[in-house]
Amino acid sequence: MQIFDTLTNKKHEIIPLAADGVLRLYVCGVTPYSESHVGHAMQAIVFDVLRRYLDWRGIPVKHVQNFTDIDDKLIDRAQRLGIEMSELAEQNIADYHRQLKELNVLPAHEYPRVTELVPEIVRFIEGLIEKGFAYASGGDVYYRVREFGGARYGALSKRDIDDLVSGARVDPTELKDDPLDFALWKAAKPGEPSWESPWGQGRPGWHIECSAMALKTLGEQIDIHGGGADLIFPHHTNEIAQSEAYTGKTPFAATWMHNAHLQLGDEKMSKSLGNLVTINQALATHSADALRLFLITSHYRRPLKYAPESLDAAKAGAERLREAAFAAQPEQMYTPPVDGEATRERFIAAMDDDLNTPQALAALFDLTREINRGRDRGRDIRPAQETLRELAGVLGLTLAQPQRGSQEAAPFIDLLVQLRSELRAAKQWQLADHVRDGLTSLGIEVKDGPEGSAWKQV
RNA sequence: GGCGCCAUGGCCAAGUGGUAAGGCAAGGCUCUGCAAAAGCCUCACCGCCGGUUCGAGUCCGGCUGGCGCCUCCA
Repeated sequence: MQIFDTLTNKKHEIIPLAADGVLRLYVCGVTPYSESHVGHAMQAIVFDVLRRYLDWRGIPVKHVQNFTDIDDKLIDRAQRLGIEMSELAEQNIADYHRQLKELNVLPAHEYPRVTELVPEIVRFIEGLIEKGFAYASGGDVYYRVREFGGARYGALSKRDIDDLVSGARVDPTELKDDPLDFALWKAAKPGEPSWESPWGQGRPGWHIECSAMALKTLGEQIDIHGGGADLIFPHHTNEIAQSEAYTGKTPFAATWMHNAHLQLGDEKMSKSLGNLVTINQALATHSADALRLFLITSHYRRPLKYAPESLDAAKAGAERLREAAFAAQPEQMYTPPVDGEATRERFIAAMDDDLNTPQALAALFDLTREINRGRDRGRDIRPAQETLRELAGVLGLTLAQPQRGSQEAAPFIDLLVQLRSELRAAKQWQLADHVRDGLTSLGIEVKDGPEGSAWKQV
């Protein structure tokens, strides 16, 4: 399988570096200061699909995703709410887990948090100071970017280090030797949560956590480091500088994989801009399958616009897949059976090429048509259905019937449908249609077939 | 201002040298008591202008429009 690498701007073959053959995947997660939005879901789903696919192809994956639970916004918001920072983080992390589960996203193997790794972070910073890549200054500690090398520093984001200087924020209160330098450790301000360190009370800077977490959970070098495209600079740029300076090993990550952003209207969906749709809001009107399908009908490196019409289209598409995957086998079977082997090959070829989910889906929809056609012609469609369900599962689609109504209603609906069948048998068309219209208005769709009437919720 | 990305049918969206995947929507037909579902059929001169090539959405140059990053951000 090949994945596009941001650092080299090329597609790389993905081969686990470690001798045990386990692929190390580190993904930058969320800062849990508020509810997560569909953009976060998109990111989680992209890496979920990657992981499911690699597993399916026989490459075991160890997946680590962090929570940044020490952060300015977290501190501010907790203070405004009058609760502890840890409590606020805890709530949002619990929500995040719950929502991703609803979206059928497999949990990462580990979810390290900054608050749990402060000693490791301190040790990491000490190591950088010893090697001359960092310096303490007035209770803060900064990373010396020029020590690492300008060309190397700008490689990931394709930036000239001197252009960065002019754009760098100049804060007169900061104690940097060079405007490019960034904070590894920040001295505590009054009223803020803080931890002990050789430089006094304080807290870790933003970037250092991921270097320390990756080192602790996955080792000195990892296979794929992922996250949203907005993290390329400065977050991932700084991670490379820290990790490679500390371990002396290059590369820190064999492949840098970044997903493009979800847009709402004409702008990036983001917490700071305030233009967002939360995962809960999306799940209130659409199933996990519909949402996932919508998000993977576009390639992960292309920006995608969130629009209700697009979600509705995905909903209809998911329904189409589901109908075909579970359509009843016709009674009479003629040879040859419909199988999905050609589809499987197309699916693999598409996914191997930088996770081309749109093409993989196209293959599944073509198989859907073959299944429907086969069913109409009395062929054995079961092998193809099995393949369809298997491949959909690799994309994390459950093809499950949405369960929105109460299960208790089912016997009553059965009764009404049965009654209607009797009316039809008696050619009482008006009454039969009246029952059907009534059910339709309640969200129950009735379908008449040769073997009687079936119903489903829509 | 610097760096980068994108512009494909009514909507969404693949395709990066040999004459356009897929989904949704729409229209016609088949099936059906009528529907629904399903099937079959129909629906693209690939933003504009030059260039390279036997041949270009696909490569090169220019133009126009849009987006992202450069500051917290998935």
